[in-house]
Amino acid sequence: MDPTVRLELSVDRGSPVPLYFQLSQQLEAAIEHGRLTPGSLLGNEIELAGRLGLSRPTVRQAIQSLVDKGLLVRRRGVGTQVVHSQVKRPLELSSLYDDLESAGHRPATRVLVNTVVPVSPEIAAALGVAEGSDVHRVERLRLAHGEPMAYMTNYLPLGLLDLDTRQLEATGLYRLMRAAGITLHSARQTIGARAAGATEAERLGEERGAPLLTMQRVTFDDTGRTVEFGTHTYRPDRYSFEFQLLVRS
Amino acid sequence: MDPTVRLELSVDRGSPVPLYFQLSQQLEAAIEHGRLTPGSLLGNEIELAGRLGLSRPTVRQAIQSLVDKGLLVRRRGVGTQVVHSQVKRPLELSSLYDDLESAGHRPATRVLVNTVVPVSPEIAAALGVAEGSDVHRVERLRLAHGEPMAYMTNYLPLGLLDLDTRQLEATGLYRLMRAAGITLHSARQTIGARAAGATEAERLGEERGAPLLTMQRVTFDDTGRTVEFGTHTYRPDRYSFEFQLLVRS
DNA sequence: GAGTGGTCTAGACCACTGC
DNA sequence: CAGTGGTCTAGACCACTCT
Repeated sequence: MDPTVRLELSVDRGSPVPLYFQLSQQLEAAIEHGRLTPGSLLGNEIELAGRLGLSRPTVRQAIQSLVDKGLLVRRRGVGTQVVHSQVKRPLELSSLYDDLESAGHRPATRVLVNTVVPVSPEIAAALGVAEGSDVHRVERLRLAHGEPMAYMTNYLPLGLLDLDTRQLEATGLYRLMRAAGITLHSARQTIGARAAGATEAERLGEERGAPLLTMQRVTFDDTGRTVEFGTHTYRPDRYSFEFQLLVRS
Repeated sequence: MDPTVRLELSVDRGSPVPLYFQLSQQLEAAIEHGRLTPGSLLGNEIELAGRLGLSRPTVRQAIQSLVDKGLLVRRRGVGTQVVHSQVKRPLELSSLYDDLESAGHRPATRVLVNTVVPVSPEIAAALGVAEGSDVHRVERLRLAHGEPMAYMTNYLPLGLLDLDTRQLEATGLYRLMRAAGITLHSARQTIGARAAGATEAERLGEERGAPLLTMQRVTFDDTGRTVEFGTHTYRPDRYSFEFQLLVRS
């Protein structure tokens, strides 16, 4: 009647991969593949440390990272358990392109505008650049299965990034930024809805007045620079936002 | 030319509050009140530990919690800096009621349905209960400034919670669940849009065909139980989802 | 080379849970 | 009461960044 699971775990001290990370990856894989079933107890930290030849703080660090991901729950006096919840995917700062690709949708992008323009006061405020200065302006139509799905307008400060139209059509904006050495840190998003105007209806192959899903986003890198402002519209019959939230404890 | 900030920090060893938590709260308050300005360096961990009479791991634990919140950035060989970004509010598992209240909107709730019904197959699957079993069904209209803003239908397993109509009108569902000793853990959300049907248009004081913002949510507690399934519609001219995402590193 | 954070150890005591 | 996680210490060595 002991629900504690005995897993085969091992660490490689010759590897440059941190020991706690090796352990957390093995535990995550065991959960993923069902070798650690929901509700099962992990075995206490001291015994686990002894079995692996690690110190307790190292084992705790591994476990803590999975608690932060929402995969495990710790209870004082009880133990550490695998969470039951059906879906494990956490909320990430992801791009539409990545979302579509991982869903197997073969996204395509049509770059309609790729230019440098003087900013409007609103965009200047959002990007944190001086009014009247120049910024990149990119407008893209995203298609899935050949059908228009999203119309995206983005503004970026000059000098951060080469915005090559061919690259923009081959991948997503976030991927280009990461490839340019920008470390993304956080983004502020607003998701809403409105009726389509005549122009935006036509862009997405919709009727005027049709409901559109909208998203505005400002993205920051880890130095605090604003690296991107975007305002996107989606056809709600073809796209919705889906994510998992964790409670901050 | 030293950008390192010298803060007045202290810890109380007699307090039951953990030392790392005392420190992280003081640092967070210092950032909040501008005593630690964006971009400023925090001073190295060893010196900080010595100054406070703490060990380095304890200081690291305090700093790490703020890094996880997105307030600080660590760079090896450089130091720990306060992030620049304008908005600091992180994404939380929040309730509409709390959102409105903190925005000063004086939310009101009208409970239209509060009953127990046999579940449909779809709801049974979402809630993880047996088909044909009974569940709570609650329908609420949320108003702000006396105007309808959201129409919310929620299903809850029996036995978790007393669903008193008066309490439901006085506060939010999440708050009632927490008060009942349920520890919320995570939620899976889908946000989309669609045109209003005749019935839902009338509920929200809209025209048929008007764009609606929609949200479906399944909420889990820390034992893995599904504690709630909800499907909500919002008037997009009166509500939108706003949140900050952090990159998972 | 000097200084920073990243990782790791081998202990310790406490608070809470369940029997 | 025994067993669990929560917190804390005082060191150590390494990898990386900047000058």
